[in-house]
Amino acid sequence: MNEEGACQIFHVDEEKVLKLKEELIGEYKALTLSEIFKALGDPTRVKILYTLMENELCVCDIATLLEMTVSAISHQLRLLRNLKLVKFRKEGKMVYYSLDDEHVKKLLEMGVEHAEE
Amino acid sequence: MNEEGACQIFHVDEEKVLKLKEELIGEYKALTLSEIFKALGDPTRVKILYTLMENELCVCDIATLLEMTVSAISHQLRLLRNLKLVKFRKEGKMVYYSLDDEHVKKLLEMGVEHAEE
DNA sequence: TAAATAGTTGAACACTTGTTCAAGTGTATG
DNA sequence: CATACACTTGAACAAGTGTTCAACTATTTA
Repeated sequence: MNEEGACQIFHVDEEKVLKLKEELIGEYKALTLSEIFKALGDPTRVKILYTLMENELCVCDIATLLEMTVSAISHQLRLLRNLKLVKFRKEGKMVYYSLDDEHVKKLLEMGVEHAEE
Repeated sequence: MNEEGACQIFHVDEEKVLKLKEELIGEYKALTLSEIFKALGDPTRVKILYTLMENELCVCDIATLLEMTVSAISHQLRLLRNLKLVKFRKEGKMVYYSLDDEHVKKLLEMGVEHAEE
């Protein structure tokens, strides 16, 4: 009697199973959450966001600072934009980027905390 | 007069350049930080960590709950272990996993906050 | 001691991702 | 109007990732 190939000890505790199944994170929520973290899960994007923590910068400025091509930075900024991690403002030819909200900043700071322990 | 192919407006403001270059996040720090976020940047791992937020569970329990193979879960747990996001405790044949510290929990909660806004 | 159980591991595979390159916007300048 | 500039975009490609499968270890049970 062992459905799903589950371990035996587990199925003895039916109450535990039901409780955990209910508390389980939904498929969509898990996906949304992972997409946000995935966006922070690349060195280039971490550098971009870190640079934008205290300053509003144009694409070219970021590219120069990180010693990367404008194209590469632009691609990454689009990804960050789509996830509402950064916002932008146009001024003539220039496009100025900045962090979209305080959550991003806090997430980065919290990541540093974990890394430094 | 335009080194590195940088935009023209930028190089006018020398003070700004120097200040930002100094504040720039280091290569190693950016990599470490991105590795932590990358670990959280996968739906399966988000589900695993979410499940472990309130409970200590064995590999088989997690696999059953998430309806995935024990092998797949074990592979992901190793990754999370290496990054000190989860810890484990052996008890006979069983291996019980739990979150390694409060930072992980806070990171997840903060991610949810951003996702829900 | 043999079989069953819980978990780990390495190789293989399809799939995803980050950068580059070339071509394309749109705005300002001569 | 033509050129230069700031930036965006799509295609292409190498490098990386997540799951499966089969083989493995270690502990318990018959």
